[in-house]
Amino acid sequence: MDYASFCGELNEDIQERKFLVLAAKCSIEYWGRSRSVIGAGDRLIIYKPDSTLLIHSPEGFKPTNWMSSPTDTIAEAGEGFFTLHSQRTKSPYEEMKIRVEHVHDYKCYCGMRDGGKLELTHTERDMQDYLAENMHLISKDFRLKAREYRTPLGFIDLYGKLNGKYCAVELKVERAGLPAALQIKRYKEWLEEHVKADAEAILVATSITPNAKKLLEKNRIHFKKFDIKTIKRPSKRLNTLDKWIDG
Amino acid sequence: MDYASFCGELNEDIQERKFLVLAAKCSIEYWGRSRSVIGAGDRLIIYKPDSTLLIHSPEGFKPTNWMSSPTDTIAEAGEGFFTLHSQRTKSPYEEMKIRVEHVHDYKCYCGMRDGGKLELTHTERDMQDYLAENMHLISKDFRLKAREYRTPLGFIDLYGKLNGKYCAVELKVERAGLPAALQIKRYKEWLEEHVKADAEAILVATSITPNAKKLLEKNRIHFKKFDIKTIKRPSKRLNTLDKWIDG
DNA sequence: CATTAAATATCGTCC
DNA sequence: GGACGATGTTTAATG
Repeated sequence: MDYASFCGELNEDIQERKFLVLAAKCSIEYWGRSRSVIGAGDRLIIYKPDSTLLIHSPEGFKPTNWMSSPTDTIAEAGEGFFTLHSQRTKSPYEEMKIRVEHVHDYKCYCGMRDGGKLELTHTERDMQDYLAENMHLISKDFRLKAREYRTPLGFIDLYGKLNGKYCAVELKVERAGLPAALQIKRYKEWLEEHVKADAEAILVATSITPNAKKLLEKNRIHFKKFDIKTIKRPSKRLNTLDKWIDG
Repeated sequence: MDYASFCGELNEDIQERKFLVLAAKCSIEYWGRSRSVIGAGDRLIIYKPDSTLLIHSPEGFKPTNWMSSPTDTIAEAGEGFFTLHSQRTKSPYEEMKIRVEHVHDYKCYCGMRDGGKLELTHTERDMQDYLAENMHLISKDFRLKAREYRTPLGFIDLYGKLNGKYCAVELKVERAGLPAALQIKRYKEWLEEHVKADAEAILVATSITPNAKKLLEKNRIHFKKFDIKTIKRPSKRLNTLDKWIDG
């Protein structure tokens, strides 16, 4: 098969910033931050109007390969095949070649517009907003002095006084592991060095791994279980679409 | 428009594990590890044979919303619209409702098979493999004793002796930041506590951020610039597809 | 622009 | 199955 005219059509559609979907048997080679190769297989090649390129196999969440916008992408006809050659036009430099052996189907969508804006809640920020107003849920005696208090080691999520001592509170929206435990430990040590006195520290999370718990106990850091997902109305309002979801 | 028969077709295609692509104007609501809502917009809805569900807007690498396999996904007709309702059948429980107001196009691919296996190189593992055999590139006097040496704080990538002292080597395939610097610092401190003597430590990375460099200097930790991407043949062989890429 | 932290992160691997 | 680290992470916020 001669792909010359097909490549011409493809390149026009790319130029016109259309949304392209190509179901094809292809092989892919990638150079850039790392390198990869994958042999022939049936995949969905998606090219977005912003020049993002995604290749999805029939399984899994992650694309087998991809190129992030901005890219220069062109189709080049070969004999019995054609290649899609994509290069990133910003740092870091990356490059991909897709060898298409057979086109199962080609679709091109013009004028697709997404005016929607994703509203996301029950995130760490929401947890911070909520607890800043409801610290009694963590400790009755805690008095908030600052949020995202800056230290040379990073930002202390919630900072204040507890039982006359300075206190750092670290929040995790999910299960706290060793990294979180080490972070709050560093904050406690920094506070103690900074104010030349004992300090308090609290790690707040949905749950905690055994290793992290051990480290907390060894360093006399409190752990408080808290799950923002159990709170009906986080501080940020979600513009729910209940009006149309089933009723 | 009446979507009853369309939903019937959709549900059949879903049942038959086909690869579905739906270009549509839709709104989406998600509950699960977090919550999100997005109003109407033109998006590409992709349903994979393994029940993965992806919704891509015309911009960006990341799907606006998604559901990871395994899911139960069904179409339900409404009046002038239909919904795609997807629920994750494994922990963590998640749920999504897509309200489709208008179908620009529907495509369904049957029998797509991807037998290819992605071969990835020039990754941190390759860097470790290569340097384990070529540590003279980092330091002539280093003598390797173990790889991925386990400590309570994590794994030391390369562990050995340097100038009569124990030495930890931390590898980063990209630019090293504060987290990497803190990690190697912890390893050095752990080694010194463990062997009750001075220890050495080396951070090996493509480059380093100023803050990280300061921390290293303050703690007498060496930094060595090394980029695995400049090495032609990493220890793992890449089955390049040069045979078909341009020549 | 560089840096830093969060993510509905995902994915493999090892215990 | 839980825990832990790496990722071609991407993305957003911030100095």
